[in-house]
Amino acid sequence: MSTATTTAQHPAGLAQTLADSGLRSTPQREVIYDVLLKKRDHPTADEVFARVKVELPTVSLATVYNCLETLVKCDLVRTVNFERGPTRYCPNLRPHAHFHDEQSGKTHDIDLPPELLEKVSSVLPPGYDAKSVEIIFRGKATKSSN
Amino acid sequence: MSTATTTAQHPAGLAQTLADSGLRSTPQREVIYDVLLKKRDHPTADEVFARVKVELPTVSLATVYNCLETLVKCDLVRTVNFERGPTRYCPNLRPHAHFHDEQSGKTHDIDLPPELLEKVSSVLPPGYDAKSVEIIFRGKATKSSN
DNA sequence: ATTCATATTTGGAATAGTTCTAATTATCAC
DNA sequence: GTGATAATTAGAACTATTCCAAATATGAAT
Repeated sequence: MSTATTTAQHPAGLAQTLADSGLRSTPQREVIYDVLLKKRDHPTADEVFARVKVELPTVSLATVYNCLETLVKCDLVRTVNFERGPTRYCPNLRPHAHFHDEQSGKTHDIDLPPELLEKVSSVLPPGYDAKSVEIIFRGKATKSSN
Repeated sequence: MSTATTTAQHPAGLAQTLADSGLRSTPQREVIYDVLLKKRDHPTADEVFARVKVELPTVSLATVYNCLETLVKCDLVRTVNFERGPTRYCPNLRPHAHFHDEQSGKTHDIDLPPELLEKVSSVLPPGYDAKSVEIIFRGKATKSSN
């Protein structure tokens, strides 16, 4: 059994996914990934740092940055950047858009039907080959989920 | 006649648009806006600074930031942030997506049919009221326009 | 035109977020 | 267990941006 992984996202466990990329499993990587899965509020590196310190009090901010970068390179986590300010991190790998509530500052995941991304990509003129599409909404969310 | 405004974007001229917001027309604001219109390659504040210095050698970087912010507040310019790194500025006010060519690092504007944005917004669950939608493509552009 | 009140610009200091570096420590393969 | 290598650490360095207080420019009223 692997260490507590709140919600299974990666098919083979973090340790295996890391190994597949020639990387090692470490407590820091496990806890950092776990923290992202546990509270999916698109935290900044600093926020992750604070949450990880609860379990690993001696962790360093540099390590948090290193591990987040590692998780991104393993395609377990995605970066979110839609405004000036710190990068945020998102472990949701399903196709989804982000809704940025300007009132609360919170970001909500919006699941996307697969055909929408194709529809959107179809507006690209010839010569443009998109590997990924990102969609960001901004506005008011009257529903206050998490 | 207003000072050289490479490509008319704002209906009434920059000076008028500024006045409408209770702001003054200044050489710095004129030149900075002109620089954005002249070369629409989504420059950073630093890049704008370099271009403006050619015409106004004593301009300061702080002023470039100030003026860019002013233009954004007047809805003449939009900020572009889709990766870690400096904010970029875009004077294209028509509905458009951004295509980020990972090879060259360049960003291309992709005009969008108005109905697409409605289509995209229609995936929002009830309770989400989007004021704006932003679409970002990433990939290869075999066509190398500008 | 001159003066005045206020908006704007300026340069530099300060801040925030991130990356880099070199030394220490941990991990995995043997 | 041992050794080669990967990962972590603390702090310095760096980049992008904002803040600040002083100097300057602007437009309105005279």
